[in-house]
Amino acid sequence: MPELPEVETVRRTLDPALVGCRVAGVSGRPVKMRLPLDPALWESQAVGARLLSVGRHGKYLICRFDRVAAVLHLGMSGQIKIHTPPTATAPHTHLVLRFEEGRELHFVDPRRFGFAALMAPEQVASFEPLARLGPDALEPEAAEALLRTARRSKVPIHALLLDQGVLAGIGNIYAAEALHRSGIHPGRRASSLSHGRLARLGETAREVLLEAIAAGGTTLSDGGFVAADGRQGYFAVRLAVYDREGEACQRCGERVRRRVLRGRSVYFCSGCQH
DNA sequence: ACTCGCCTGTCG
DNA sequence: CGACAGGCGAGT
Repeated sequence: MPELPEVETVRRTLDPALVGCRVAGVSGRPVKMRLPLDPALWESQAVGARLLSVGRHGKYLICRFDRVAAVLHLGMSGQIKIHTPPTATAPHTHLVLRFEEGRELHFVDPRRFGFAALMAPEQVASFEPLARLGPDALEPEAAEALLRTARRSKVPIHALLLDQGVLAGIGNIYAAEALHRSGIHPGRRASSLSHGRLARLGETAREVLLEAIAAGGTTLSDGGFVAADGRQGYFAVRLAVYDREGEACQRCGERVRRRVLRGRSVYFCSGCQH
């Protein structure tokens, strides 16, 4: 569910609430996720550790404590919430970190496609899920990476944007939006696009991501995404094509279409995307 | 380069 | 009841 703007929104609510705080206790039960979650490991390694920073690369959060580090991914349905007790624990809460300062971090993930992995700080760089990522989509070198890969790739451009090894952070919503804004059809082979159009796509993707961050992310009508402070994002009202099948395109009036490709819904306007 | 599986929940 | 969901990776 969460893409770069949603993860960044979580990061920005986590940072002021918890940086500088020290872990006082851990609870949770072992559970199978994308990577197995082992609260006992957290208990032995994280209790007493002070949180130094919360970083992000693509859709991954990187929490650096003194002595230990954690990499978190929210998968499709993950949420991180800050609570001040007393609070009821929501269903599917797999890990709770209690801080000395009185706040709690709750990691909730019904579908369990996410993970919360603990490791030594020096292991973060070589941690497999992170090591395989391309540059973060907001970094200056991301546009360059897109150009370089697209030039020699026959994949549909939509698939290339979703490939986290090319650039990290774009998911199904923002791929659709960036392609619509730059007037590119999602099915176009990457290598068939001119340098100019690819450069434009890079700029547009960056724009969309920044606007979405400014809006606090996208909370669809199911209310699935909320930040760590419980607030919803309001970028959904600004989506041009995603989740708008059948509506009139704001730019050309044509009906927005949905097509299923590789098991994912792809939204686009055939009137103004070529 | 695609399909499927991993899970639970919601909607039509 | 089936279809579908902001992700990802193991299989062909």
